[in-house]
Amino acid sequence: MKQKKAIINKLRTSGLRPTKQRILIAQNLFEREKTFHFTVETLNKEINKNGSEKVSLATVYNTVEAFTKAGHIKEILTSKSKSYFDTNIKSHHHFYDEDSKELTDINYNQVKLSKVPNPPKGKKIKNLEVVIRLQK
Amino acid sequence: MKQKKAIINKLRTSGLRPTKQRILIAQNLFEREKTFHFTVETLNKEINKNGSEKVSLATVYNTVEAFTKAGHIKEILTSKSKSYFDTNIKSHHHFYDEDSKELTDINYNQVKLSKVPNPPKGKKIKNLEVVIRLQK
DNA sequence: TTCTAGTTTATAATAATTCTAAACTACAAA
DNA sequence: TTTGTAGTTTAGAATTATTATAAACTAGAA
Ligand SMILES: [Mn+2]
Ligand SMILES: [Mn+2]
Ligand SMILES: [Zn+2]
Ligand SMILES: [Zn+2]
Repeated sequence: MKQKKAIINKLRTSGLRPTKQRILIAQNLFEREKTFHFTVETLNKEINKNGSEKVSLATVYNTVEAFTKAGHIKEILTSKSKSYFDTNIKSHHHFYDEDSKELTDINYNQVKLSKVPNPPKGKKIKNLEVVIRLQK
Repeated sequence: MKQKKAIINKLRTSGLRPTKQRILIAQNLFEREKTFHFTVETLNKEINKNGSEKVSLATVYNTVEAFTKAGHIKEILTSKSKSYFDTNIKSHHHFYDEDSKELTDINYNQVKLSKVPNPPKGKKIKNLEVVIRLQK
């Protein structure tokens, strides 16, 4: 509620019309204290829980895609069956707890890759973020 | 064809009956010179290409699951839309080419993780295999 | 040879995601 | 202010990898 102007601006400068659905989702995602790791399913529940405005599941999918393309959130490749997203767009690593299916941030400097192979010619490394799988 | 006995034994000692379907798939997977990275789709094509014996897709799925549980192949978490498997069951890293969707092995000692965070209490690290995404 | 648990198979079901096309809306321009 | 239109939302259908179902088949112990 506090920085609605800023959010509208964020949307506009990404070429996204500030519709009430996008503003609602953006507020939910970007006005948090802590990093939020989510799936479309969890975000959809979150958005539609307090009976007020209903946002369709299709719109949640569309918005998550639009925000990802705009670089406001990023996708974490973790699970084979479901896509995970992250409001922390800085390069960083994760623990993934396979029991609870929860992601936790690891600071980038908490993992040190002291040796990395050269990519095949003609290709470059897109990213080097590590997901460390946890179990009991 | 050469070590059919060995393959039958491998199946038996895993508690898997050596059916003709499993033997065929095991021969295809385990009598290769080089590591094979595959999806169920590619393996199914491979198995069913030379008109001889037909193996149903359901059986390919069942067999891949059985071989994974037995530890004869392992799953690589790479793509969100499709499961990848690997005949190289040693701990090792991969390049994943997002254009061609191909996996390439990286020797375990080609990547050095000199600093790794401690897992949260009560949890342990299941594995530490890195997938390095490539792009043009 | 017989019996049965294990296996194969066609097919249906599931579930995340994407597509479609009609209704709606932000907003630039008149 | 009104209008025109491209962009957006939406319900529902389609897609696609995978898993479940249940009937027919078979390996192999007895
Ligand atoms: Mn999917
Ligand atoms: Mn799936
Ligand atoms: Zn994160
Ligand atoms: Zn490999």
